[in-house]
Amino acid sequence: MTSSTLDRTADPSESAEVERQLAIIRRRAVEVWTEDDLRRKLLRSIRTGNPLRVKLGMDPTSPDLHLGHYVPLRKLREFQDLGHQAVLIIGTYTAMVGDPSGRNKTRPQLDETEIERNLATYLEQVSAIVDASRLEIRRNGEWFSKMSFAEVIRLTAMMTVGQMLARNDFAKRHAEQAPISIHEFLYPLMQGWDSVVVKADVELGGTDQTFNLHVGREFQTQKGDEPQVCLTGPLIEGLDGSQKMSKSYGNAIGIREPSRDMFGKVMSIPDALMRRYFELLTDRSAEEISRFVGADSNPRESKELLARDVVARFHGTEAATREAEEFRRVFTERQSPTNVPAVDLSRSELREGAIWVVRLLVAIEFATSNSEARTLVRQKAVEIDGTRVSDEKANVPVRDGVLVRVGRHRFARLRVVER
RNA sequence: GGGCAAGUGGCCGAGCGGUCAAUGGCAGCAGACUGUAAAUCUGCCGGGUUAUCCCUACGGAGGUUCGAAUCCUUCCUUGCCCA
Repeated sequence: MTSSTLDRTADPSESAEVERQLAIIRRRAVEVWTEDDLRRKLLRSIRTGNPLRVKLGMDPTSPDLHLGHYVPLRKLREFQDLGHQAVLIIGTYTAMVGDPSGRNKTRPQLDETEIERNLATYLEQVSAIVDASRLEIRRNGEWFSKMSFAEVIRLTAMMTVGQMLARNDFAKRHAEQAPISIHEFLYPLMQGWDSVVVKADVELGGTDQTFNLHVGREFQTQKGDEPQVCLTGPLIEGLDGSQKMSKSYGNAIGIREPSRDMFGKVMSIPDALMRRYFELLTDRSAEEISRFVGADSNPRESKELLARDVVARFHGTEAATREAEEFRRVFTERQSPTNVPAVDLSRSELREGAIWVVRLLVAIEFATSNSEARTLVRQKAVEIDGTRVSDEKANVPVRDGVLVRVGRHRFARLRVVER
């Protein structure tokens, strides 16, 4: 069936529904392969009442989700809201390989216990974004653990080295004479096979997943199944404003981070990133966004609004308001923060109610070594109860409730404990 | 299996017998300026309780030497070429 025959036979209300869904699906998407396929699938779904199977794969490579995960999960949620079946693939086996997409080196291979540990917190966090009660969750270990070596061989025969090396990341590494392990070639094959197994109609992913997504499409075709639609979405940049958000790049905002940290991190993003964050993380309309980031907007105020939106999404509006006020108080008006996290300090560390500053900083993990702590003191980064300590040999008197500040934004309220 | 080249601090990358805890760049941290933005300037950036002192470190293990990141042997790893 081609799209033209479809158009002829579609009744107006059906076409309208297809277009309505399509408009929502295309929002915040980068590319759709192919839109005709998607139309056709949508129409059939509307006619038959069978929801589309929409796949999103995630590898439990770290215990926490961040805003970079939020973007595709949100899209998955949108499909759910349109009545489609969301299928979340937990890459228990692919995580052992490590997705080479966009990387310039082999990723560390995780072992199974580590993966299981990450998985526990993963699902809980996922349910904060998608409707977990209507979510099909599949671990790809379910099928890969049962695959025989003969089957693996058949799988690897489905693609050529040339196709594999056509990828930018591999081509680059190859050109730079950097090592590429054979197992890394397995990753796209596995992801593609997942699509075959779960009979995906649509697969979601970031733009860096383009290749992997197409492998699924290709495999389904080879198997004589209807090929999936590949839907890519934008990758969100991390705090540094250049690299994609990733825990391993240390530029991520976790969705379970305390509201205060989340607010602060959003406030620290480069201005140039504001538009993108508004678009990908909030529900603001295009008009609003243009106004917020326009030439005559106040970037500080817009960013505060953005930070409130983001915090509100994960912690509620009350928390958002609270953190906005707190932020103003602490950083604009330079007052002491409230509700600073308490950090335990053992009484045995004290000598006559005092402790060497350097030792204190290491004890509360504001410095990883004495040298680092000394440097901080020397550089006038340390304040105790609002008083700067600049003598690295100083013994500072400490009692319960003392406020320690290091640098602009690290605070701790000491709690002296027996131990 | 054979030949060649290479392995340096979080990353890139100098050094090629002493003056090397190791030039430079990036990242990071801190200070100034600000809006916890950008840009810029300054300082720090292996560790050690107080140190022109010690320890650890230039893929691993041995060796030569008064002295090695620098030379030799060997092993490991990576890339390239040949088979």
